[in-house]
Amino acid sequence: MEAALELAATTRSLASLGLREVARHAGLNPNTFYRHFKDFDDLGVAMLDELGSELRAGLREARMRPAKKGFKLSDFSNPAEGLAQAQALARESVGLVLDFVMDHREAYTVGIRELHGTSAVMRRAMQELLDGIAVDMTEDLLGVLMLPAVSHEELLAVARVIVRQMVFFSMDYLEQPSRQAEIKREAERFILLLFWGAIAARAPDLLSQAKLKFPTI
Amino acid sequence: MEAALELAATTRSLASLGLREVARHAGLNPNTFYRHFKDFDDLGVAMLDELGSELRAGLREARMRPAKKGFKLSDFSNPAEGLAQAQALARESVGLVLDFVMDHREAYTVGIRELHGTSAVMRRAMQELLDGIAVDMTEDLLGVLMLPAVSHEELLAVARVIVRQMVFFSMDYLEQPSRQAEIKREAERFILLLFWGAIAARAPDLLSQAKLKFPTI
DNA sequence: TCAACGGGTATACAATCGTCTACCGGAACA
DNA sequence: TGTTCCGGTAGACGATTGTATACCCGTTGA
Repeated sequence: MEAALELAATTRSLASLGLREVARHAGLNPNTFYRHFKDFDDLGVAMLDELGSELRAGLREARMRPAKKGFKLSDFSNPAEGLAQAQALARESVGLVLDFVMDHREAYTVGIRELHGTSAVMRRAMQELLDGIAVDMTEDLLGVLMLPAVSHEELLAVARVIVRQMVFFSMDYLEQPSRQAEIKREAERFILLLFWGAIAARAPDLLSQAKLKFPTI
Repeated sequence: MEAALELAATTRSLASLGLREVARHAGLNPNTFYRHFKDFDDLGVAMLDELGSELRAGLREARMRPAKKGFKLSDFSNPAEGLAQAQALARESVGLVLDFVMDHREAYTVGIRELHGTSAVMRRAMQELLDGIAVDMTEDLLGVLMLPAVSHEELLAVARVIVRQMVFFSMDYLEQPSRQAEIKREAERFILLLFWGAIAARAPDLLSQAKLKFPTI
């Protein structure tokens, strides 16, 4: 699995890897592959299970951290303060994801390739991973951030959209190191824009009443 | 090029196609490939040029159509009506894109695969295509839809985000035929949410003043 | 003690691959 | 009229591929 990841990160495209190629790079006999995996799909799913759950756990744990520091947004008695903290939360989450992809560059690159790649099995697995992350995010947000009149389903839809958009932002982030700060800002802005829209859609009075200014990130 | 597209749509992954394979499927001698293309990248770029400009032109032309029918949103004397028409515009645009990907299923599938694919050349070309579409969209929208206090750059950023998100919506649309109506609605909702957010960020009074209700799509 | 098994190896096979060299016929053009 | 391209073909090359068969040996467990 290590050999496959390394090769896929350079040669690119897990599915197009040769069985002999990975075996060679792992210092093993080609046939040994069959002792562990049936397919290349099999290998891919195994790798995704490992790295995917690491990512998911990492994100959860990191999202939980600020909550322990008394980061509680539930009371919306002061909307201005609440949304300011929402901004901080968005910033932290974005930083989190982008740090992760920087730390797991190859794994991320290879994984995303499979998202629209050849193998239907891998596509499905990747989609489920992203969806799982969106579900996690929704649950965590519901515990911490009580947005007015934004239902569970709405929040989930927003989370899904955010996760998918972060795929692109992460790509940019990796491919354009010189623009990293700018990209990070764009991502934060995008997320806030969505929440602003969600609030404005349900409680338009809130924003103008409280004279909330959209932060100029 | 036709043979390559057909093969890539079934066997998947343009880069992993064999030169001989394509030639065979085209009923040509393997070496004939070299008469026209240097690389597989070369082939890919040529195909993208052809199909990409078709898509881009199709989208532009279709976006221009309603403008000719007197679809003019420039005057914002009546914001309610203006935003209602914005909704119609979003719906039309979404339908347009989704119809296109249905009509060019293979080309779309293959193209998106290259977006995060092996070849750096193809990745770059695809990113430029998407970006070009976002630029087109921005220009067209600026002519037709005069959103208050939303600058050119802001609109471009929003357009870019929309285009990228439509990549995913289109994937869903193709892969889950039974949910097509629902997916279309989600896409429209997403776009409106963004615009709502953009307006709320700059002119929060507008939404509450005019008692605009976010449409329940 | 002995059999089974899990993980690893060696060898061999037919396919397929990309590419090189060489040849060919028609069109363009001087 | 002759020459030069342009698109296409033929055949051969060595390399590499996935996989099948068969052998190997340490661990486990009855």
